[in-house]
Amino acid sequence: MGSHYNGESEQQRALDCFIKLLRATESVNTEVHKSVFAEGLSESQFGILEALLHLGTLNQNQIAKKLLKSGGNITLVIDNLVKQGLVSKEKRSEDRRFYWIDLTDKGRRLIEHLFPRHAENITKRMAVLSPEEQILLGKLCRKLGKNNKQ
Amino acid sequence: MGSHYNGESEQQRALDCFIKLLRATESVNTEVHKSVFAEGLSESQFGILEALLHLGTLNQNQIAKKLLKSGGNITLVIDNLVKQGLVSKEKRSEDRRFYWIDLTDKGRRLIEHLFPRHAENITKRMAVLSPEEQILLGKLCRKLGKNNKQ
DNA sequence: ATAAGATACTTTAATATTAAACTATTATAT
DNA sequence: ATATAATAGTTTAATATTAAAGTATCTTAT
Repeated sequence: MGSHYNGESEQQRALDCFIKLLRATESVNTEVHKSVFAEGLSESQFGILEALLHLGTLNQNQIAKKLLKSGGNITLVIDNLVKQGLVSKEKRSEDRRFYWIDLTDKGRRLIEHLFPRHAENITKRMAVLSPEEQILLGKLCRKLGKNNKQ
Repeated sequence: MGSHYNGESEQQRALDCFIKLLRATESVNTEVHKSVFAEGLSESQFGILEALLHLGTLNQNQIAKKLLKSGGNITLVIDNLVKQGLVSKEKRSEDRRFYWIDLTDKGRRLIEHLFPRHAENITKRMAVLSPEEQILLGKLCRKLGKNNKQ
């Protein structure tokens, strides 16, 4: 059992864990968003409406950072939400570089209707794991998610 | 501490675990594919080359199922790989509904060069977790990934 | 005061992704 | 035999996504 064997075994374990992580996340995420898709919203559109509901008025830069997406992407998704009458986009006099994005009444009604159902979907799906397992999974993900390159 | 409180607490735990899972997966996946992007390949293109390397000649339907993507998507990504001269696409006489996809010499050289580096990247990144933690994470993901709707 | 740099957003070009409607080919039921 | 169904792949229209190059606005250094 030399170092070569151990190296291969370590790699096998890492690849196996990695692929399971990808597949599980993909599966849960797709299933959880079904009720969102059924309402004609994309995952990105829903993400922006949700951020506006919980954080209030935001500019596009804040939204891009919150959702970890590029600025160009946010421009497009916001414009599609504006076309659907779900959010408003306006420049204010303070600093004319910013656009301020907010929910319209229609957008607020929609996300207030959708979010509780979404949270329930997540809760039901995660209930495959016990409370302790969920806490453990969260801790492992937090450790893994930390970007510790030196 | 009535059932309402417990319901909220259960939901909080589930949402917290869910968001950590999404973020960690996104972070690891993006970082791990950096050397792939640096070679001018997309994640999907790399996925197809990898499948062909490990499984041999496949038709588009098999590739779609393996990568959990739609048929239309596979048509496009394969055509882009054909344009780059990395895979071949041919109909055979047996059943003329199928296109058979295989690595070209150029494609094989590329993926044989890239895959070991990719596996190393995954191994390095997953090494944030101990071997035991990786095994545990894999088990939790496997349990979670199972689509048990009744 | 003004030039240089930073910040916010847009546009473009390329790839990805899906659903739905489509064509072509093969299998099956009568 | 032939109509019907199933299977493999394509096309289209819509949305997403990024990087890179561009515009507009504000801040800072001199």
